Amino acid sequence: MQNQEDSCQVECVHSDTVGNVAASMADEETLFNLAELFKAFADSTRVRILHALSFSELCVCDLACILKMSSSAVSHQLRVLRAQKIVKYRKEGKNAIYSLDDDHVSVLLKHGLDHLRE
Amino acid sequence: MQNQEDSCQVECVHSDTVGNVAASMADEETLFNLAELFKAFADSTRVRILHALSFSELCVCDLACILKMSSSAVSHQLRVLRAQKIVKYRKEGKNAIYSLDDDHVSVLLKHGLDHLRE
DNA sequence: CAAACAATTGAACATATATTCACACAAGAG
DNA sequence: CTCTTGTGTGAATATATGTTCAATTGTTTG
Repeated sequence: MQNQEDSCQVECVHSDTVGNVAASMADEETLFNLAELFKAFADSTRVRILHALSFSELCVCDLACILKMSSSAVSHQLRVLRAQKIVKYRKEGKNAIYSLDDDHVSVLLKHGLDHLRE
Repeated sequence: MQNQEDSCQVECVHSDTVGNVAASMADEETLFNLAELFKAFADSTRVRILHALSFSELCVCDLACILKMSSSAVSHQLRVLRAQKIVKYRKEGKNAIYSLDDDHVSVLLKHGLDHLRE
């Protein structure tokens, strides 16, 4: 069993493959950010928000109606999605109109749904 | 402010759009499962595992070496990935050799990375 | 200006999750 | 059979996360 310090100091089972893969790996920060991105998709409330926005731009109130949730809860989740630049919004009078930020978002949703259908 | 019971009993801001979107939404269960799928990607350890497996199939020990983690921790995360059918494995002697289950997985990883590069 | 409304935010609570540790189990090797 | 090794699992802990409630901001309307 390994620990943090001296893992793999002895040959692993497939030491050459391990070396190659380790060399090919993207840097830690990129993979960390990738996980953060997926975290934003990893909640059923947020998935429902994104799915709704894939049909039309909507204000917070509309989303709250569709999801049957408080606008406070919706707003909290929109904050997470904004932080990852998954949604964008514009102010229109009293309302904040949200929409998906780019195509990658709907593509990710689509591929996720495709994976489920198997 | 709405609550669970009587949300949207009065017209929302864009009641026609709300109606259309609500009618177009996939069922709750599908979206819940989609969120569960993304949850499996929503951890930097699991992202690193999947990224490593995108280069080559690997046994638990190899993964532990590459990630510099205990094989116990890796095994716990592999369990999560197995539950979502994101990885598959075969036994080979004492080793369990893991690999990505299908193309959707690497496609999702790729699109996620594309989103980051913007 | 005051009231109403949409949206946001902070605090608090409950729940979920990742890691560690200890142990169990199976499969060679001696 | 016994020992070692690779892997899986359960319990425990610490941390992260989602929702609710209360309060605040900013905008429109009377």
